[in-house]
Amino acid sequence: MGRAPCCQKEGLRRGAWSAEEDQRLVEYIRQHGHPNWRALPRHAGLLRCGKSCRLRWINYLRPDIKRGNFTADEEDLIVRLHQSLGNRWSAIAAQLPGRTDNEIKNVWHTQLKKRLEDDREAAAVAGGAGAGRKQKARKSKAVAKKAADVDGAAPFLTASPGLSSSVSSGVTCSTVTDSATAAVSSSADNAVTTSASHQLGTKAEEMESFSSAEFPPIDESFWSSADVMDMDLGAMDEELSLPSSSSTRDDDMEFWLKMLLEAGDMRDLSVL
DNA sequence: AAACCCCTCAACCGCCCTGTA
DNA sequence: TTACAGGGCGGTTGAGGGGTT
Repeated sequence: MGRAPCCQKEGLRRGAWSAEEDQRLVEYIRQHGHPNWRALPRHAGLLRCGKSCRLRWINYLRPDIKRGNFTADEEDLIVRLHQSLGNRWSAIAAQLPGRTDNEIKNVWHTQLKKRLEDDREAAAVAGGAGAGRKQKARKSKAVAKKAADVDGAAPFLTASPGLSSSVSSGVTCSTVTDSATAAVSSSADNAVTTSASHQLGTKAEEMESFSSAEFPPIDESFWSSADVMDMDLGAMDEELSLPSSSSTRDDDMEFWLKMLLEAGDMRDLSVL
């Protein structure tokens, strides 16, 4: 196609977003929505590319984003969906409310993919639990660390005291459930990694209880001045004069997901 | 204590798809 | 029908931070 880049690079900021930029973006979208991403930064007084603004909003600032570690159920779903859909992260994300394609992609590349590879390796080499054990030990520590500072990932969001506390309480990492452990695979190796992930994960119910209504303020002045916290995604879209989230596309997605999962059930899912 | 290694994840890049004039 | 604009998606990168040696 050979399209020109979406934005002039000169004079535009790149890299990490500052709290002030986040706030500007959030406030602008709250007031005007985002009918035109390309024009948005200009109108909002941001020295950013429209794409960059969109990405920041979608992956980070949207009020319905679920932060914190993935539960075992979520990870399991991702693995299954990936088997069916491949690297169609947006399609996978559509089945995980509050999760972004970017986040899922990251989790896949950093954790799940490796786990599956390890499982295959372990299956191929009988009693081959030695290789990669060190790495797993390291990983579980890293994972525990991640669990500990879940609220440290968002400079702007952490600026709000409400968020930190809510996130860490909503995504508590101390819950280890036997039922969840039982849900996992047969290989010992897998059990190791899965129990590690459970230590940071939460039960699905806990995640569900982390509703948008409880979602903490991104910025106190912003959220306190709006009823955004009471909105679900659909309501938010309505408020912003956006198309409903229950679009035809989602319906299609659900249809194909169902088809693929049904097909998947007929296959040998031993890798799980 | 310090150097090195590894992991995580936010952000960018470039291509593709879709809608519109 | 075609060209273009805008949005979306998947791949990739690099900074930062924690763990290991």
